[in-house]
Amino acid sequence: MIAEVIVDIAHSEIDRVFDYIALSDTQRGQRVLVPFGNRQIEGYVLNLKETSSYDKSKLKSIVRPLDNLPALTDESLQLIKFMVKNNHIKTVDAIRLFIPSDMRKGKVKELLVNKLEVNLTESKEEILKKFRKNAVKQFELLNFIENNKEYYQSELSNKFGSSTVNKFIELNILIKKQEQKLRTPTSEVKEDKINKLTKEQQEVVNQVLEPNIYLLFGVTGSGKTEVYMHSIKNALNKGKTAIMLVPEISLTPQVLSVFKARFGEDVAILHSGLSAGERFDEWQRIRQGDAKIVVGARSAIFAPIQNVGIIIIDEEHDGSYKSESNPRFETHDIAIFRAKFNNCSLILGSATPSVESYYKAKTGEYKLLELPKRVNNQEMPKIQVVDMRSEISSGNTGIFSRQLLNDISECIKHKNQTMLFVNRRGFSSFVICRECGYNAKCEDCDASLVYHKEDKELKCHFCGRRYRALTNCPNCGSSYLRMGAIGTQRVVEELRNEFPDVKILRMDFDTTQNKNAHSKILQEFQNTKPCILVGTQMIAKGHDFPNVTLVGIVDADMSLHFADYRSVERTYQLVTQVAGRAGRADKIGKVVLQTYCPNHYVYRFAANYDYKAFFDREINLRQTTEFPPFATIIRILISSEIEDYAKDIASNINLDITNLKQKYISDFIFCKAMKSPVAKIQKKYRLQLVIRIKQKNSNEIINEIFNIVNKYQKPRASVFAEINPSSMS
DNA sequence: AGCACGCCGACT
DNA sequence: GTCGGCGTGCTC
Repeated sequence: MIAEVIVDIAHSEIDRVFDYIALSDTQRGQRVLVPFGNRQIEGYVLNLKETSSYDKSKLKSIVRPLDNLPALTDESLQLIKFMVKNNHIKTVDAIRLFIPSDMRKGKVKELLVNKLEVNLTESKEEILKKFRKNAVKQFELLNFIENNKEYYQSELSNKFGSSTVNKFIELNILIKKQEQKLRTPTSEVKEDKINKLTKEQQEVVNQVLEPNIYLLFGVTGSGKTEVYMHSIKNALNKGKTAIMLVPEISLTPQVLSVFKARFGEDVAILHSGLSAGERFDEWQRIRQGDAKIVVGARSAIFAPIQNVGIIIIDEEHDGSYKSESNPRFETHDIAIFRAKFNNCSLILGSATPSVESYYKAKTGEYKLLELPKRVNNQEMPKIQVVDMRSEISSGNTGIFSRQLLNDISECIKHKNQTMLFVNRRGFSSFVICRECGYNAKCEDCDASLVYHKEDKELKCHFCGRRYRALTNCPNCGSSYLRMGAIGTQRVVEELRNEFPDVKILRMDFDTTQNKNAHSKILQEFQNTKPCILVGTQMIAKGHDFPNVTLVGIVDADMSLHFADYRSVERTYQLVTQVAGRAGRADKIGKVVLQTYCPNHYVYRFAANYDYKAFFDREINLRQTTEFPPFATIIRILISSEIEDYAKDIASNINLDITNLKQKYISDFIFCKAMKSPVAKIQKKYRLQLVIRIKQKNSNEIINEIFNIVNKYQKPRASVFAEINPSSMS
């Protein structure tokens, strides 16, 4: 037999099958060691066949398999094919998604511990005769052990000394055995309270029994998690398995413990915080069928779990489900593939669905399920929109409005807690007038302009049109222009001035670098009253603090003016999510939202929690301006250390694209070549082509564009295309 | 990606 | 004369 092998080297020249003579036990999907050139490397068997078209005399043989079970299941292999075709990624890159990275280099193995089995064939008296009279430890050990029982060698050695234990091994009283010890990620296991489902929840659970793709639109507090858990239970009852994805930041010990409490050993956890050993063991447990439920972040969608009965993507709108680097993919696409492969349901759950998903639900591509009411019928916290422009005009140039300061004082007085949310999304510098709220926009694109420091000009990331940098607001003449974001540090500093006696905690990327910093800060917050927690995105997810009665959004506009067609919906999602942190149980909360654009429709709808009205408005805009889901944006990025080389490639690609445009002239909305907003990263010059095409025929055109991109895969430069990028930096 | 083969400069 | 620079080319 001949095996088609993909060699584990990430290089486009090598990214094709090489034929090898198979061993008798070679299987599809197996990870194998193969000779390649003058060295031996790992590879993956994609296929087995009878004959090879390659020169028979030059064929080499596989050296040996590297795993007991083939690392890639049949489903994995098909999914890899699908991804290579649809995402235009290298086969190795696709394969690597399915396998723990530390397993590849062969570094991580099972953890084996020495155990000792007791084998008493003679009576104790007989054995005692073999000991010296003063061998106290041996006497003690003999009395300690019981026949047919197993002990850890380390345990016995600690208690009785290793020489004593070795003596027993010599005498065959203890027999050495090796056993695999699973490195299970630790998590506190809370007590499980199975909540009885409401009528609405039960209805949803019943619906999803029918295999389909569902968008579960459920408001904050509508009990989506309980629906997920019951649906997973249903899958397990049918002897099937489940995959549950959550955004990376919400994979907190609290969330995990809920699952562990309900499903115990059946749960395997996969996320970036695991050690190599833990990830390897969890992966093995899944592969061997010992774990029935996979809970994890984006990459867990590639878990080697078989016979899947349900897939759940919680907070489906979250940006972390789109992979933005290396092998680019959309988790939703992968999940849909797996749901269809396993003929099971996929639930996309959110309180603020992405516009694209909700559109698909409305047009029938997904089935819409709704949970419009909160389980405890509690009211949502009131959102007060504060106009920051009027603060400036009344002489308050600080970062807090008088309203917010007032509410914080009030909150402190009642010994309650405040969360201040600082938006760091869209850190790149848009321009905003602090007096009138004017935001510099492109005249052609309805997208915020981005200030390019090195060229000292404003640019549109969608059409490349350039504008002169502003020193004064063109609307009101003010020179209070702001470019860039307020940091958490500054917020904390100013808060300390205002409230010197109150405990203020900061939680952001910088303060959570240490392993347990995350939970430490939250723990401290939990236990301190009054207290103010200042943080970024990461404080907005999955934590319930019953004493938080006030939530402040310091600068909501940050994500609004990001040069991205999704910036408005992101802002909506953010406001809703952050607002969900205020007020729990008995205390009704309040949200203060500071903005320079109080009249923007996103705040009007968000303040009323009116997602549907927001969606109608937004989808209408997308349609008239021809943005996704009515169009597709393709960005081709060319980067190289040699500027002229990059320019050369870019202009060649531009030529090819221009030809393509002739062929599909009516489908092109526009197409422009330009410098990348960040023109140079890590010594590499970056150029980009941004193309927007109509949805009709888009697959065909995208394919052609990928073919063009592939043509320019050359050393010393990187060229790749990205569909609907969420960041253009 | 690696590693060998290969053809031109400054060293014992 | 040789050691070694890294350009080009191949790997079933």
